[in-house]
Amino acid sequence: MGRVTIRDVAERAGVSTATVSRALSGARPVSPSVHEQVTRAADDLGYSGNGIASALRRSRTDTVGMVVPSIANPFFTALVEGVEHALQQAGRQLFLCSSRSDPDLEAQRLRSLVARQVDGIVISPVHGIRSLEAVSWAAGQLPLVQVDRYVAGVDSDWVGVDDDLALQLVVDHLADRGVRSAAFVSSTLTNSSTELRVAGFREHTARRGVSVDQVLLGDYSIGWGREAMQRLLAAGPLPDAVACADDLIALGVLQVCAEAGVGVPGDLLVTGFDDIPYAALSDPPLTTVRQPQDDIADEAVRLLSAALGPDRAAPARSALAPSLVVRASTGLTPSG
Amino acid sequence: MGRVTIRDVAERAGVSTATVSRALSGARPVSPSVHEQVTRAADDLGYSGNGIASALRRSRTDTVGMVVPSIANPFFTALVEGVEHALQQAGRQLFLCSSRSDPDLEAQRLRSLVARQVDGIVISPVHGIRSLEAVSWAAGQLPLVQVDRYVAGVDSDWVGVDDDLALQLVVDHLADRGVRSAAFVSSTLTNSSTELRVAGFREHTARRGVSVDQVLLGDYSIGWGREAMQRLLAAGPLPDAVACADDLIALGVLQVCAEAGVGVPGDLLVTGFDDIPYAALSDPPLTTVRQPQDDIADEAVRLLSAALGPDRAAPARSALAPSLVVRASTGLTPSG
DNA sequence: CACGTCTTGGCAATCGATTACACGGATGGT
DNA sequence: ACCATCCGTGTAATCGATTGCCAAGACGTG
Repeated sequence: MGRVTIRDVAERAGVSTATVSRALSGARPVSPSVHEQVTRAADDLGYSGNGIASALRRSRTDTVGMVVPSIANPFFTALVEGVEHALQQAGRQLFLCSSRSDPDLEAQRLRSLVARQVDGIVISPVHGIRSLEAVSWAAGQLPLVQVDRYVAGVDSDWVGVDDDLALQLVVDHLADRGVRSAAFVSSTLTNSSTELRVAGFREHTARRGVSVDQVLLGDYSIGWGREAMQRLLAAGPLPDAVACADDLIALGVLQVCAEAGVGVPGDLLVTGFDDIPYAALSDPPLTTVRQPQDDIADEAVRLLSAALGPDRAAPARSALAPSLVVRASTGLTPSG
Repeated sequence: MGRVTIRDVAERAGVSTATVSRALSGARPVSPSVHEQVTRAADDLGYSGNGIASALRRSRTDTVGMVVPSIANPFFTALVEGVEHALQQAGRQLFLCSSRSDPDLEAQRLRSLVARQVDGIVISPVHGIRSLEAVSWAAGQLPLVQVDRYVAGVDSDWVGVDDDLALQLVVDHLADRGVRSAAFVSSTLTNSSTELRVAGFREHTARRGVSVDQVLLGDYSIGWGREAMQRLLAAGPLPDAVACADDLIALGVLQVCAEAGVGVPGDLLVTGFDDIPYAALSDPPLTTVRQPQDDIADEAVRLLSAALGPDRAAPARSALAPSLVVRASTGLTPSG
């Protein structure tokens, strides 16, 4: 097994371990002939180094941890891919954890990441209040960037989408389509995004004179979307539109509409949030808010890299602008 | 920052570092009073240990690496979640990497994981031939389990689905529906799954007297599904059915059918493979092969744990049985 | 009381790579 | 020809936790 150490390489090359280290890492120049000998010896032995020992000595792992509520949600999947890509450019590796939307599990993951000496952490916290303790603690230990959602009161950077603007786009679009009443289906999680989306929905519907039928809170899943729509059906006359706090919920809503014979967009308009790849494939295709995921990922890594540097700047908060993607679920006629 | 070491704790508790280590890890019993003092000191200082130093000394990281071709593909997402869950039960953490279907990137990830001293690796290799060198090397360094796909010639365990049985289910189902000709849309990747699926398609269509219209090879993506269907449309009269090597391809195919006015299942039957969550949500819902992902994940972790033990058994290969999920895309009438 | 056993805790070596410091030899300037 | 630099290399300390070995005390037994 992988038991060849720098000492073996040094011996075979006839030099000291210091020289091997320098030849392979380039930390300081070595003579060409020695460099040649060392690399050959390393190749011959199949030396691959011991990252653990290296990390211990340098007190850097070139690794960042990322904690997301769910890997299965395509929005986070895209975010993760973006972050991994950006990190790779910077020569770092990603340590991915799922908190499964559970604050306790999230706290455990954070402890584990800190114990493993990651250089920094990117997190999309589960809960606005119950995540506070663990996230602040972690932020005190090492550089930390919150993405998408954030918990208030943590001294850290944040990057995400402008949720208020997003809801403005949605509500204006619905109102322009003649919607007079609307329901909102969201999550019970009291985190920033969720709350800002609900608040934005209320604010902009009020502004446009759209009456708020119901606000239903569950979780970010297809299953909850189904259940919410069933409740709306059971509750009596439907509103003109159902806006959803993410695409998974909206897909569940659409599914139940299809099963119940509710025509979309004929009888009801439906909107989502995130623009996951499957939003374009549903029946009907879903009008939704597109998040600039790659930009969010890039910015998160940029902020983290900055935080890894020597000087600590004041926490940055960047809210990137979303855009509205209009599809058939709000009345665009099926293209022929 | 997190600079409190075991020495600080020892000092504060008035004992040696050895005692602190033993009190906190429970490696050997300590007297109740000392245990109390140590835990209190650790709490007071917010000690969280240095996993790197610990890993170096114990030469175990309690971490396993996983390399998948894509995080965005829901099939792998589900597999990753399953593996993470199973590992967590065993007190280990997951180091996730995406190879982006690129053998070179895959090799780099494997080197990196080995250098980081993960205890073992779970990999779904990209390519049947071009992944061989890196995967064999890694398998020589530490315990390794292949999942879903495998490269032949590597001395390692494998766990995945019985692809031949899967295609038998699909072809029998189509033939039972009266299909006389069919096309197959798959990937150019010459890995085990892909090849076994194509081979299974040819074998079972032959057995059932279904003529093979075309076999189109691209990659596992919605985009390729779209392109393949466009080619079929351009090529002339459509076959009775299009079978796809994964659900993403099938979703792309369905999308183009909808755009082109091809009725599914009226004019054409379509099947997928994997049963990702979105397969039930498409228009029409997709008939597909369900993979027992959680079982695959559990089995992979079980095999890895076994391989981490002292004695090395012969490489195991377990092919789990898939099942067919029949939905509207092969003629089930829309439920009313 | 003497001796063996068991428990608890400390000392110091150890894991493998990095790097501060030192040293010898070559080079260049005056 | 002499001294100051500079370059390449080696020696050994270091990162922080774990653990083999040993010693001191507690306890039990004959």
